Amino acid sequence: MIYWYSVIVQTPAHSPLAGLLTYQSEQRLEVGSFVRVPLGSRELMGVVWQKLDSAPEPMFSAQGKEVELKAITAGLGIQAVSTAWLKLVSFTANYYQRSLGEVALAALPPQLRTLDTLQVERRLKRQTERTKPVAATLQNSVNDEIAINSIALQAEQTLATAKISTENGPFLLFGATGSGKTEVYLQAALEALQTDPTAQVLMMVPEINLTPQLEDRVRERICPLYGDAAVVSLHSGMTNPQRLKSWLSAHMGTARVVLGTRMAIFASMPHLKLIVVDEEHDPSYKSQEGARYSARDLAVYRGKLEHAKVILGSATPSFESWHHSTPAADGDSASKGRYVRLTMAERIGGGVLPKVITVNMEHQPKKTVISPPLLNAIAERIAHGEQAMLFLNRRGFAPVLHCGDCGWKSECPHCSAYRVFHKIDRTLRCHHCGFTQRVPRACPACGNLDITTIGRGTEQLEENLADLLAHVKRPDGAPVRISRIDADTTKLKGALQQQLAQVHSGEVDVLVGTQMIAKGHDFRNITLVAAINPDGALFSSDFRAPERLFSLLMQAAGRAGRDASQGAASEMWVQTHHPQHPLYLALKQHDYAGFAAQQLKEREVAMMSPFGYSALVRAEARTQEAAQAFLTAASESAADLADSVPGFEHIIPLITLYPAVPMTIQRIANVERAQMLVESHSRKALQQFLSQWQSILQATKQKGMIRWAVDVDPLAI
DNA sequence: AGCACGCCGACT
DNA sequence: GTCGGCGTGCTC
Repeated sequence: MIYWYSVIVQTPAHSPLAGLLTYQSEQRLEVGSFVRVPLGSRELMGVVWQKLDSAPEPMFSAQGKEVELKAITAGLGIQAVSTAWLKLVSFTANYYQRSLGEVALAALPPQLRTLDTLQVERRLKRQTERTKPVAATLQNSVNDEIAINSIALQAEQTLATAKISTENGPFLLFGATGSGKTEVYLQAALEALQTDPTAQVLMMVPEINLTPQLEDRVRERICPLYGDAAVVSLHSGMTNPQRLKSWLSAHMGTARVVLGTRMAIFASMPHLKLIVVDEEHDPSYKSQEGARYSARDLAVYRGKLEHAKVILGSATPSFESWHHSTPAADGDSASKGRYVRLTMAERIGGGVLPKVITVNMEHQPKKTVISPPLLNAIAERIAHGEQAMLFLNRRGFAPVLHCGDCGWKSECPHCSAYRVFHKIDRTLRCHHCGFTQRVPRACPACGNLDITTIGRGTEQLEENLADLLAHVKRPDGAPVRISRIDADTTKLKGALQQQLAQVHSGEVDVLVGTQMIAKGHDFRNITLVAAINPDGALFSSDFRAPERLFSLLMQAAGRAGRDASQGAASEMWVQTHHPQHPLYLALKQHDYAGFAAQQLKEREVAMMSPFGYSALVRAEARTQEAAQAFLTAASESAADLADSVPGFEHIIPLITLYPAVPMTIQRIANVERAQMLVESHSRKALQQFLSQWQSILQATKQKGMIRWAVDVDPLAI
């Protein structure tokens, strides 16, 4: 007896092979099982997608020769993925306009692709042996359960926990920094695990940097009850063998809690009962390469698919989530009220959010870096033995080097951007393509010896600060210690953790850094946070820039006064040329809701997310003309869809195609970039349009084109 | 994307 | 005479 199967294999992004290939087999195979199949001269891993009822129609190659179906080589001895997993993957492929094979194989641990049957078996055996003793400890720990779980909750936490327990969600946990969101996640996780002896929980954080501290907290609570093997991590910072191990353990159900970054949304978890998306507003949840999926949006989809509860948590939710969790009133759009909003406004132990102080830089002398009042405030904190944190969203010493005589600027020869001056190793570095050169002694254009810097970065801020605070002493009489944390100081593995430890132990008095330090880290003794020059985002062309700035400043403010005893005295300073800007006025009141309402109103008028839907087509080519010509050609042929595709005469009028434009950074590493915006009021129409249009884009060959990609629900336009 | 096949230049 | 440069084309 011969059976036919369509198998998901990793096929090239834009090749005519769509990601599903047909094979024959003498064995009956389960849908979702892992197999090895021949493709050309090599052998690939694949996942069985579907059993065909009968012999497939004969296929013909480009030359008209009949394609002979090959046989599946072997099955891998791993249990099959669930149909829900397959559905998640195929939804992702469809929604984000990528091939099924690409999405499915990117979602699996890379090492699985290279192992043969024997190696897989060996690994599985090792893993099951290691998990056996856990069952024994489980019995002993049941008694501890009550003790461990009876941590005193605040009233708001109790309320949130109860709602999560009794309602279906999805939930938006709107909790101020320090209000104890993590504890609510843990309570929900514990309840899920206790209700169902096989239940699994997925918890996601935006960045790898944040996994260690979450892992510590989760392990502390889960492992005494369910054993050490019950908690695993899944992120790109792990080695391939580690990733395979965690993945297998989630896949086999041994891991009860999986922690990870956005890629963890694709973890195979046969008994998934709860998904937590911490800091759900964070842009890191949107993938920026390959299939540009939003792990947060997929979490909501996956929750619905597998009847798992979903908790999105944030102190400053994305405006999309905020809108969806706004209770619906009569006559409102259907998109309201889809999520259950749970509010936790109070900080643990009655701490209050820091006072926000704006410094009007218009009233300061030109070129002031740190205004005198802020400087005094910092000095005062240090004298009291407290810590301060300054953030500036620019690394390096100065963003541009400039010749006053001839006007030369430190442009990158390969990108349309300036190279940044790094004083530490006296280099000019391009932050886009990495091109690095030693700083010239004289202007390379005119030979003038007097070249100067424009603007400042964290390196310079650190230097300025050291000068300005030279006279200040710590309570023990020692000079002030300053530490800088940014991508340059944390390149080495473990460097960030080490630097953070120095802050925690009080070795450091002032911390200078980029946004890196604003996220998630729990500092006890920081009582002053300052944003040195945040105005840039106020007048950005990106419609989401205000949302991001507000969220960043709120998050940064949240770093201060985590210790309740100091909360009342802690401050958030903002240096600005526009102290009356609505964003800062809202920030002063800690008025997220007011700011969100105002911004959502603007977006509604402009039909932007969440009131309208969009996609971007990005093209990369040798020349800007070629990139734009590709997009223009694709755009022109899109109109033909109305005639050639049945039903599209109703779809096309719902779609707005904008002209092709150069991207903000037009050239990176000598590649010219252009993009085109596609908008629609209807998500469904946009989806239908994009999937039909995809084939036109593929057929649109233009010389000089390097690649193109569609970004559905782009974060920045 | 891989990986083969294939057709021209500098070496043991 | 071979090794190897990367152009073109195919993979159920």
